[in-house]
Amino acid sequence: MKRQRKSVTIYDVAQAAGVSVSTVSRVLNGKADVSEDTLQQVQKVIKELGFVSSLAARGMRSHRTNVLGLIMPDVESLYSFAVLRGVNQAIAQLHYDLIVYTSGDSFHNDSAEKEAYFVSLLNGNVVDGAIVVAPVAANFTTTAPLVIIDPNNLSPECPAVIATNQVGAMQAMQYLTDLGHRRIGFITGRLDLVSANRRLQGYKDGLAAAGIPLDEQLIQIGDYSISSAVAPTRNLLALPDPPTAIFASNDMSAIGVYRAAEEAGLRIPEDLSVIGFDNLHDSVYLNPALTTIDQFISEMGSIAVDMVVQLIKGEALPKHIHKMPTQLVIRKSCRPI
Amino acid sequence: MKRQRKSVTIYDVAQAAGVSVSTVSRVLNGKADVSEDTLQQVQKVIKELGFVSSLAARGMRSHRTNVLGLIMPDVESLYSFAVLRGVNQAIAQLHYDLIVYTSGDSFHNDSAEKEAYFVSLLNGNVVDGAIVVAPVAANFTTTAPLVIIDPNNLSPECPAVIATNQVGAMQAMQYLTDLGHRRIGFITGRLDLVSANRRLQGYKDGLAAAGIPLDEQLIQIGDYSISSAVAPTRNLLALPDPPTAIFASNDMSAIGVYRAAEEAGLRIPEDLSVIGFDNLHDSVYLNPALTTIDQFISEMGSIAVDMVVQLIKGEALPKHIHKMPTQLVIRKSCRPI
DNA sequence: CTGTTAGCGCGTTCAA
DNA sequence: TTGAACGCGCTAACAG
Repeated sequence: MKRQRKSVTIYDVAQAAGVSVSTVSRVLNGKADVSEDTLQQVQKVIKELGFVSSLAARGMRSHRTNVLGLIMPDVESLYSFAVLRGVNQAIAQLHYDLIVYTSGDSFHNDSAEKEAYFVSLLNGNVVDGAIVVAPVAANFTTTAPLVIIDPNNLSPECPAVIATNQVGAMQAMQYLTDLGHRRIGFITGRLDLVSANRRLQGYKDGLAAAGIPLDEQLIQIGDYSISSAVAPTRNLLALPDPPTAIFASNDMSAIGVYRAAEEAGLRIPEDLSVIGFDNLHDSVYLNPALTTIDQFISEMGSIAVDMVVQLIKGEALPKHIHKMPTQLVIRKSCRPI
Repeated sequence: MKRQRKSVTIYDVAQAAGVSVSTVSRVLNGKADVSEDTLQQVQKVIKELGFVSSLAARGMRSHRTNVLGLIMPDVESLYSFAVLRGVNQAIAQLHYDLIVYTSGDSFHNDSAEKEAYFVSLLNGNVVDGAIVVAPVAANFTTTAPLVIIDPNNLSPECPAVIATNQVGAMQAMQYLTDLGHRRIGFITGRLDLVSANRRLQGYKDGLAAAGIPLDEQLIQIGDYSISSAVAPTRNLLALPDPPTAIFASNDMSAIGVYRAAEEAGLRIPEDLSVIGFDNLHDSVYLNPALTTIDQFISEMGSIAVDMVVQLIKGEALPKHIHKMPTQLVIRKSCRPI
């Protein structure tokens, strides 16, 4: 690892190789019209000088950087992590590089500041396109193509990859009712987000499909976090006629349910069945392993990458909105009644 | 979310406001020598046009971007995730933005390609400085300040934040021997990495400190992954005089130990004590919760940020190498013999 | 096949 | 206090 005073430019290379800058540029960009001799010579000099073209200058000039941006509200959650993994995998296949952008923690910057921030990224010719993970506010003007993952409104004006939250929740409910459960508790997610409301709807629809009347007492408010699920679970368990199963709006909440159940001396699944939603990396490590709905978060990331790349190439998108199917993953946290 | 045909430049703003580009530039950079009237006027136009200065152009001109780079070998592991979290937190406090750079998966690009890739980031005036997470090869020439996290050699020529692997391993061993364990199995990490060797050394030193002779049979080779620890654990448990405790080189390996133990019908900690290393996000969700050595991975990220920022400001570093202390975190996977 | 030249969008002199 | 002109490092015409 050496440091040098000044970065070597294309001009330095041209001079050292005894050619013009444009020739060097051609070599750099793999144009065909360069003689074998000069090619060799220039490449040799480039290696010797350790020259690498400036991303900024190149981007500014050619309006093309081969870099994709990923804008996320945070990098704290395993959800973000899953998206990152999927995006990264897709990026690796294509000839693109990845820049992950987050504006620090969400409570520090106000949203106006954030907005300007993202726009500067997109309009700054540093990325060719970007993937935005909701719930980042995404109502700004941009020149680069954008794809939103899990947008926070039902009919986004922008290409998006969305989870089929309601259907997924119904799958969970069907599994539970097929197992014979009739008293099923539900812990909601952050109700300011669409996903949480859709899952709640799926819960209700699942109940209806099984011919079970809705009992409002069985619906408790959470916010997708572990801790937010503990008290709701206690409430549920304290009911005169407590549920035999609890459907947590996401895997994190399910962990909270596990905790509250352990605290109450209940065994899972013997005394209480638990089902989650997300199928995060972690859920398999839980004891007992969590039965959950896989919403293929990483795949959503990969698909979003494919979509922006198509947009960048100027191709038309086969479908503006990609709906990601969900799948029930049966593990060990539920049992028949 | 609107798209506009062409990005609005400083020139457009100047024209619309009836001033020159340099005046707009002054407003943008908060220079004092602008009259109140023009200031107001220009700011109004900027807002109306939704103008944001181009990152690329600005960076190219001023050689300052207020963006930090984080270069990671992968974004798959929870280790990377922990670093990312720490870096992000530190970034949020300072007036810097973060760009996370990874070159896709590691087996796709050869290392030369990677190297060029990283250098282009650093010399491309897109970041002011960078943090490199080993084991990325970091022997390249760069103009921007660099700090390495967990470098893969003992005396890095570059500022670095390093974990005290050997001491941490000794802490684990002392805890185990204090608990009365004499037969302690060890599962190594990836022995091509320095960290794994240091932890192995700590294991041996811990044995020596407790006056326990080294039994080579008790040392099994792993590679830091979950699956790599399963077979070694089986070997250990199949020994004529099996260990009463297993020290896994990292938390992932410890999960492998859990699996193999469950498979063998052994309860943790009743039949087998297990201790890990890292204190990853996950270890607390394991059942039983994993006793481990916290090496403060996120904090390493934060400190690295502080270091690069100082370097960028041209300040001297109080210490070239920051050694991160480790701490024993006692949970529920070990018990006295 | 190769060199010359004109900007890309911005910050920064230097005059006015 | 403001504006004109130059150059950052590079690519893309256009000549030769």
